[in-house]
Amino acid sequence: MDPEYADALNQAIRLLSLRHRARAAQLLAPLGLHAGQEAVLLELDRNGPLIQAQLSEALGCEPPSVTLMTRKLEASGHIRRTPNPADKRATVVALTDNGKALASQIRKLWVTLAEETVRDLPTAMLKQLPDILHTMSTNVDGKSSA
Amino acid sequence: MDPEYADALNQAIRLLSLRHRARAAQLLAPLGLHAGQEAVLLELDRNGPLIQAQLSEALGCEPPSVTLMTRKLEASGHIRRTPNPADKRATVVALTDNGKALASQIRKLWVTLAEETVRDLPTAMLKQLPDILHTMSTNVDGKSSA
DNA sequence: GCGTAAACGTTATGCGCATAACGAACGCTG
DNA sequence: CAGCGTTCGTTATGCGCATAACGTTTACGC
Repeated sequence: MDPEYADALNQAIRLLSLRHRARAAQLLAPLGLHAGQEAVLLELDRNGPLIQAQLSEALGCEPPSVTLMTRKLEASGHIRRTPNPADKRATVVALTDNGKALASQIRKLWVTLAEETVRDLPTAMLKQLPDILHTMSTNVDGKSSA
Repeated sequence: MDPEYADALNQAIRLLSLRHRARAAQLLAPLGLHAGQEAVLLELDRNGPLIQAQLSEALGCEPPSVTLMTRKLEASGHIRRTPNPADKRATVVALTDNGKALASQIRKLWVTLAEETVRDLPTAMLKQLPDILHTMSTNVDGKSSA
């Protein structure tokens, strides 16, 4: 592969990551959230209560990160962490009413963010885009191939 | 816009960010680098010496981040930070010979990373992909519109 | 049924990012 | 030339991520 192409591609992905995250942070700040926390709330809103190991898998980040993030979201009153009587190792994470309300707020912001992101892209591209991004994600996901 | 589409899109971008960065970190670890540092070395290799403000602009991250990263890369012997006699506020950052060698190592790794990333994507898509990612980046870049 | 391996979660530490507040050097205007 | 806003960089602090090492609980093999 052409090294210049590779450089351009990797750099473009890096920049998109930084900017998309930064813009998300701007939108989430008024809700008192930091970038990354919204993913927890949205996942719980989609799937219902989960134990932290499942959250870790769904979010694509490691268990220690989940521990800290859930602690903070619990302190903010957005989620609830309860021990699982059936498995004393696990802790079940669930949205509070507060958290559910926040999740729908986030959904609105995310429509705004997505519209901003794909502005001026051809409609044909919009249809393929999520699949393409997903393919790239799984391509670089070390867990399956390693 | 469809909320489900927005959700899928934003989530796909977030996951790609995490995984692409994680994979980059795996590849850079043998060189003793952390993800993000490679961007500094590559930028200096492309453009020659820069002052930190220019680096900050090119990397898309804030001046305090640049201060810390350059300090660490200097401690590792990969770059040199010298005061600018013409402007006593500025500090000029340049690659050492060590850093130049490392930059070409990174280039090879980035070809690998890019090839992994776009595996199984149609050739027609490969041609458009960098432009699309760049468009999305500038779309969510707050500096121009805000 | 017991010992060992696996899974769940936590603590500790470190890096890349951010924002806020600050001092020092520059440049421009009165 | 004096004053003031701007630019450059730094320090302090905090969050989201990571890995490494650990204790606890569960599950599995013998």
